[in-house]
Amino acid sequence: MAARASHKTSESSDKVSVICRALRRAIIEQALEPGAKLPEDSLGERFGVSRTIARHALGQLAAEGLVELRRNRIAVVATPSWQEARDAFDIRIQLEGLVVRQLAGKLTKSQIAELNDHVDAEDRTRGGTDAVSIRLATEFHILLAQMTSSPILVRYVSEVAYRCCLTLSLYSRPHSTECAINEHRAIIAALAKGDGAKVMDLMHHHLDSVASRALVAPAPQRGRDLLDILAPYADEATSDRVVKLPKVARR
Amino acid sequence: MAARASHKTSESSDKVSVICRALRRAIIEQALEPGAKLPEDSLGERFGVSRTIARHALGQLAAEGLVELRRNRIAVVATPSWQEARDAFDIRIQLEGLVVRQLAGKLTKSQIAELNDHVDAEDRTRGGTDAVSIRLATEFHILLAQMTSSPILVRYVSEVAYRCCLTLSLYSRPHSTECAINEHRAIIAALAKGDGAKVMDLMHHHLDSVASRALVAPAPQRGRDLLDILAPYADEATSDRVVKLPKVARR
DNA sequence: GGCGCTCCAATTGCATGCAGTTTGGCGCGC
DNA sequence: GCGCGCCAAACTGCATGCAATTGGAGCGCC
Repeated sequence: MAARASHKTSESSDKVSVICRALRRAIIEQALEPGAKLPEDSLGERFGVSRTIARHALGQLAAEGLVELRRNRIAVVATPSWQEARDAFDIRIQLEGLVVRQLAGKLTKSQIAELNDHVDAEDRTRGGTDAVSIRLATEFHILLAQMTSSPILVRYVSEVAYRCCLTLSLYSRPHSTECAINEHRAIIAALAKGDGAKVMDLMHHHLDSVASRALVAPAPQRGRDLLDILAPYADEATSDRVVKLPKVARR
Repeated sequence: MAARASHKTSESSDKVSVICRALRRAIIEQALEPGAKLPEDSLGERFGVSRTIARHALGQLAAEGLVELRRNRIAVVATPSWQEARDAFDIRIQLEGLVVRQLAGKLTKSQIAELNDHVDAEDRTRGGTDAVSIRLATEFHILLAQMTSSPILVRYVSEVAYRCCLTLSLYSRPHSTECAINEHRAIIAALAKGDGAKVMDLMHHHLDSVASRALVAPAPQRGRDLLDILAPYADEATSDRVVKLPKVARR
């Protein structure tokens, strides 16, 4: 039936969005870790486009919070602070709460089937790499959001879900995905039953447990941005025991 | 105190974001109405930059949903369909619900003073133009969001609030801002008192009334995109009473 | 008058070029 | 050995140029 035109807002389908999608996926699958450098040249070369286009793509990703752009500096995959990661998960919990509240009892049979199929796919990758299971788990949440048929909600949930993926490689320890899959199934069941309160509770706890596994330590030892790490010591800068800091070995 | 570096995510402070801010403001004040054309050349000339930069800015605004970008076509200020406008308001109501729930009873005295100052400013513009009062009213909501100190929430609330402004010029009739101001005051009072349920209710009704005044008619006569208008008739395309349509007078 | 056609100005899509900034490594003095 | 400064390579910021596409005016034909 020729879905005319498709999205009219963003993601036109030009080369820019191709690059965006590729990078998003690379990030979500942790092929690109936080802090990874993204020089315009290399991107352009890799995707067969000029720097102009690569640059534009980086701009879009920066707007989504996946990439950090600092003037005259190489773009890098975003490295959220622990605070920012916490924020992302908090907002995510609330947003997805809205999603399931809106969806409870409203799903058609075919939608429920689609969700179950997706979780089956998650199940099948249990032996596979982490990369794929993380991606599928994330896509499950995006799939839910899409069923609200609210484009805005879809966008926000996607964005914040991607950001949360980012933090996984930063602060989390290798985790088992099994419980997540079971929780996904439980959520589908509650949605089908139309138990709004139950499903909100389930989603809340599901994301909460993901968050608590993802954000194990508030003190990221490999955390970057020295300036932030040193902030607590700044007040004592005038003390007599000043540690002589060299230019600061930024890397 | 030199607020070091500022936002590290988007809005670097380069020429691109200057243009973005200018356009956002022009849109919010309805100097640029939905559908207004935004040729890269003109923008570049107007802001003293090259097309490259203007283009980049348009890309950012498109990502925020304020601008529509279609391949090989002049960018235009977004013209949300009634459906999309409804969606924006729905999400906005929910997002701002999250904001006030989080804020109830948690505001400091100085924050409350800041809010009151803002509403005073709104009050003072009662005689002024609509443009300014709409902007101030919107900024009140963004100010609230900022007090959550959740950058993500701030961004989403801002975005969706801007989008709602867009629909004002499309579907709304000239309105009085007085009640809005009173409602703002009531919200502040309830926030100060820490009555979470009450303030969520107030905010909900406040935005609901704004929405119902903004979205008076589901049938935008000046709505563009003829194809959408004609969609309901599409099924009868094979009927014998076919209205002979010319190529479609797109403007 | 309405309809279709052609052609041209306007506009976008994209690559490239140049200037300015940052990075990191090398050598020099201590 | 260690720190410091300098320099070249790498990279970004941005403007400009060229090809491709669009849309609309003009014009002939029915």
